[in-house]
Amino acid sequence: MKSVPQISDAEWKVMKVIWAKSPITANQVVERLADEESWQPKTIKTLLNRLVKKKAIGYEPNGREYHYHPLVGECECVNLESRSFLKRVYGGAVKPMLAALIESERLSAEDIKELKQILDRKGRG
Amino acid sequence: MKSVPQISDAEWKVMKVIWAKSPITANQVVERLADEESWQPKTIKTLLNRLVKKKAIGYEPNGREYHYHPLVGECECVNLESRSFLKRVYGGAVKPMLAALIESERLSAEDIKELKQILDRKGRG
DNA sequence: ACATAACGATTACATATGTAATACTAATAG
DNA sequence: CTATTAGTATTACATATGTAATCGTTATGT
Repeated sequence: MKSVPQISDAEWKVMKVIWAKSPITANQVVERLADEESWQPKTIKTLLNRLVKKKAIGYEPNGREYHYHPLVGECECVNLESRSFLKRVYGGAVKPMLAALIESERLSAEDIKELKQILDRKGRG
Repeated sequence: MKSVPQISDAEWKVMKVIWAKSPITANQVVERLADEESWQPKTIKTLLNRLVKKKAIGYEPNGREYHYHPLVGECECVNLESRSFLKRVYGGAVKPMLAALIESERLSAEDIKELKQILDRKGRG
């Protein structure tokens, strides 16, 4: 019954970096995000602090620097978000959600093939 | 380029009621939500006001009561939320999202069949 | 006509979030 | 040894959100 903390939009971007590589220092996170976001380094420090408070990440002091690492798994967070989205937007109805997403999004022939395979496996399983 | 306003979690619940039936009075909204939410009527009035401010809904005065109606379509809002979710959680990658959702959610044989049909149509289209 | 009930409008207040700046502290350059 | 730098910690502040309560006004019962 481990409860995954609420992770905000901005915090997700930081979490992704940490999930991708850890342990990682604050400055390395800043570097990784430099391209995508126009955040001041201080902003990222704030987000790191908040994530620590929420126990989404932890750290090991290493001299005056900290080495951060995730305390919650990406999958758990993704699942939580998915459920929250599903509930909010589709009232929890899975199939209509999937149907709508498939209808409205662009998919290559490849994608379609793969998804059908997944559905097949699911059907047999 | 009509921009759909940000609709919060609590507001979504109100919007759903209004999308389902409109025009609708505040008290009718309260009634409809009585089962699902344990909100004070005042809370719902607040949410209605905020939605009016955001121009998500409008109203016609009718005596001292207002008759509310949506100003934004459910589809637009659903799409917006989907994109936001997709971007936040999957970095915008549609297929992985669908794959993960299909894997992780419960689906009946019926559901699977229907989804495959949708994928087929999509493939041909 | 008056008291009261029933509306919407305004105000309230705590927590979350986006986005930093400033303060404090330890290492490091001279 | 001291001034500066480079980290982290603390503080800041506006807007969003959850969750109402109070104010002002109007319809309505008596």
